Amino acid sequence: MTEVDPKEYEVNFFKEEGFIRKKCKIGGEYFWTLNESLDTCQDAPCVEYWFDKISSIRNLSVSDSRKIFLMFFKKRGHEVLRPRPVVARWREDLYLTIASIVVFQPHVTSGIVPPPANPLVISQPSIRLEDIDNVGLTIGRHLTTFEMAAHHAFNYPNKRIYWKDETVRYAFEFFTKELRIPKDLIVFKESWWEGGGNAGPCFEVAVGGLELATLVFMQYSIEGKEYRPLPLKIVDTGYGIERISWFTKKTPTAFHAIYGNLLERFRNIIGLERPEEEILWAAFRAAGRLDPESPESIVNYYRKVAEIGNYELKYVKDVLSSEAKLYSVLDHTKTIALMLADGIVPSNSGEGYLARLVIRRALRQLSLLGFDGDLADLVDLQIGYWADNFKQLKEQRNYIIEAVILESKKFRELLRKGRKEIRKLVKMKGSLDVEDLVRLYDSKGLPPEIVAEESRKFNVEVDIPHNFYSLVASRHKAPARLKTVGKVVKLPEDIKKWASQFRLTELLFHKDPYLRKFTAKVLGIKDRYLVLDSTAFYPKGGGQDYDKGYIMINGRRILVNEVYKIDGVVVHVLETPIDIPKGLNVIGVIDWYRRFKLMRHHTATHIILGAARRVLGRHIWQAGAEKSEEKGRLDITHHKPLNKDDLRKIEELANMVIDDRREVRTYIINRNEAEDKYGFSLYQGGVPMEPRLRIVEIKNWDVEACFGTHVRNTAEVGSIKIIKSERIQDGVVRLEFVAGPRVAEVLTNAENRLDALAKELGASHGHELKRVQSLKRRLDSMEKIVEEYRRLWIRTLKKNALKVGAFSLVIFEPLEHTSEAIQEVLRQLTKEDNVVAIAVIKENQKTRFEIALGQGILSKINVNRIVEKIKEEIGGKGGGKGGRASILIPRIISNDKARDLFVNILKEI
RNA sequence: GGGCCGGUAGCUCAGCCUGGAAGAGCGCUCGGCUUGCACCCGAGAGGCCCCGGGUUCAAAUCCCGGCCGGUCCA
Repeated sequence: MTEVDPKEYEVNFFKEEGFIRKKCKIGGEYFWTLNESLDTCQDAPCVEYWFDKISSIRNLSVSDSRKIFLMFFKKRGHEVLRPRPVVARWREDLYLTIASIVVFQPHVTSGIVPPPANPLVISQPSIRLEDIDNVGLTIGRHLTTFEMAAHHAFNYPNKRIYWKDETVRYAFEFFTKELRIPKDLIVFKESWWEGGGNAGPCFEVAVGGLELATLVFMQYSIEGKEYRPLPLKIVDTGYGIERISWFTKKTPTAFHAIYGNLLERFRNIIGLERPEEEILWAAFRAAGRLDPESPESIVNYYRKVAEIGNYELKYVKDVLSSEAKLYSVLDHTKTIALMLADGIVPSNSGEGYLARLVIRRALRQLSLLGFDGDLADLVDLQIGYWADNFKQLKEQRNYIIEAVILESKKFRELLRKGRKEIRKLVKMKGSLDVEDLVRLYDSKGLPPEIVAEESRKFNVEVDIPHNFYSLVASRHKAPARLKTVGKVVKLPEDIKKWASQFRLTELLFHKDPYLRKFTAKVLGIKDRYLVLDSTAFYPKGGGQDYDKGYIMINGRRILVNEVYKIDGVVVHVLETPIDIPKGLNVIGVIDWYRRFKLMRHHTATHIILGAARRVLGRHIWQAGAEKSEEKGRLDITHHKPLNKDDLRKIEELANMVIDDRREVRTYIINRNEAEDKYGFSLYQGGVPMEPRLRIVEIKNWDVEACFGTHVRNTAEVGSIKIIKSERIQDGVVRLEFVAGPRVAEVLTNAENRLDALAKELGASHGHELKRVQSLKRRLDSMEKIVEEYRRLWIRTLKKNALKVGAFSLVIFEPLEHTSEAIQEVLRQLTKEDNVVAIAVIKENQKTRFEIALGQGILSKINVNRIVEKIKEEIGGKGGGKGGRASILIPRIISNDKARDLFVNILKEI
């Protein structure tokens, strides 16, 4: 933490109430308290947990805690906001919602879009995976999934809502009045918060060893090493709903408070013995001081637990590490359910990988607990347990279960193959080192614990280094980059710069997508690049290709070849450079035939997406799309390849929507209103940074924020034919389709290809298949005949062999020049022991000798001696090994000469 | 997105480092043994060694590019 001005933490409320500022004797941080004798900050790891001793008459479940929190702030003028998905669809730089503030970044925090309400209160389910290894061990301090309850106030320069003083008052009032915590036990610890390029002072509110809330005052942007005051000052608070529940329930672990009876159900299903309450309370006492990052601290923790309860150390370790696994399974299964419910498809990259990661960690913990049942059953219990809190779980249950089953199957398969690999490695090497462990995990996905377990079966002990996962990470030098929108505009840099000076182009195609001809004023022309004050030419973007057409200047037509948009300015790329004075009016005409096809393909994309979501499930999201004149392409997220039946259903449904003649409306509305009304499935093709969104709505079918041009009614699409579907990545399926007149064109093309094939085969229509089958049969029999002849020929060759000393020399010019055939003949000839077989192959003014020796004479002759002799006699390059060699002579050698050559060589040997 | 691993018979894989006759086990077909089945014994069929290029007299093997699959990512 950098040096912070203590004034940042001076709050009127503290003065009024008589709070005093003290310094923690352990951690050294300053904190505010009403209790003069307090000398520690009351936060882990400076003190142990002791909040169980604080008398409080409340006993709040997670759901009660949330309700109380929201109500408290609602009564104090805050509007209650519905929670957002745990998948941050509106963020380009983040996969998961890691905090409530993420909901408002970057559009609200940067000042572009006003907040949906001000002040507001929200309880946002959040997922953080960076501490996934510590879940369970710390008995509840770390969770991958938690609800961050927050009251936010956005203070604009001309509109103040509330700031530090009010925030602290609210927190204090909430804790003392709602949770009925004695005033003098609440500690406000001074701290500093930084994240997402912003920073500010904060108070961490801790009671009895447990941090219950953080009150952040976002007021700086970090630029390089400097902090610059932000115009927008944001109250960003975070109250841990699960911690509040734990605090009031006073259970030995947070998991007992969060999951209630589900914990014992999981325990029974997994078959883990229930430990005595005392050891858990001993753990509770010691866990506050536990630093999970330090192996010594973990050892000390176990020692302390043993000491408190007078247990044997090994017993403590066994019980608590099993408990930790049970707790992380509880935590992970909830996370899995929430992630999948919001439509993540497990895969090997992006957010899909994060889902796979959590699923695999859960499977691993279960396997280490010796559980051989189905993870999906446990996830299903979570769905039931949380169904009233998160209705998306119930709605998406089928998909969630199916995805978990599929992932479990993949992991089992991976382990099965992996175990074989481990066995092989252990047998070969006799031991495994760290390098092996890292390699097995990194490239095969085999967790070190599983490797150790497997190799133990062969009495090979493996040491798993404490820093194993950072070793793996160090092999990945390049940091994992997050999703980015690829806005590739093919224009020279100087043109981009030049274009951005103009005012925004009026987009006529948005007002009227059917406009074909327009008049506009020239704002600038440079070389072949033209900027107008308004245009009907659609620039490449939103997956839709640009329009083509021409510009009329003084009765001359100049083709428009490409169109791009730079920061709201449309740049027309002309066929040739021209010189036109600024301010001149020109007529633009777009290639309507092309445009109309693009429009139809674009609307078709929306129709198909809607159909796919209905046929396959709500986890279907657009992962990319492109519409050209020829075809449309839509990539969707899905966990398995589509079968014929899926495709047929999607196509049928899509065509049904066309036949339905549904209205396609485009309109601009307020962003907050749009999100509220239609949800985040609006953002299929990226997230525009605009306060107002252009919405394309196909009535009762599909609503998306979209920049493209669309037909007015689905009937205009004509018809849709899906021409191809392929899995392009793990978790992504690509659909290719045509619409309108392209359907007939594609079919005509297919017909033409079939015609050409029929003609080539000499078959009449409809008999192509039979013809190919009979040709195949004929080819087979021909091959057999060739084989017969080859055998016959070999027999003749053998008969005509020359006797040279002990050897039998067969020298021949092969009839077939394929190397397989030559090798086959040589193989047959050298089945007899004393044979020296030579194939003489002449081509391209070169002669190649393929030499093969019979088994029985291998000990007498070295093929390379023959090769050397040939080199001496007539030159050439070559060599060989065993009974085979080949040599190439760069000229034609007659058969007679070759025979004499080999006869002489064999005589000499 | 990036790193790493892999692609050889229907399946599971060996061979690749160190270039020179394409292999094993299972499965399949036929035959033997057997009342029949299983086991066992014998014989056989089955390969664009992922694709393209390069190096070389010679590439499954070495090099480059691509495609496909797997896996991991502080």
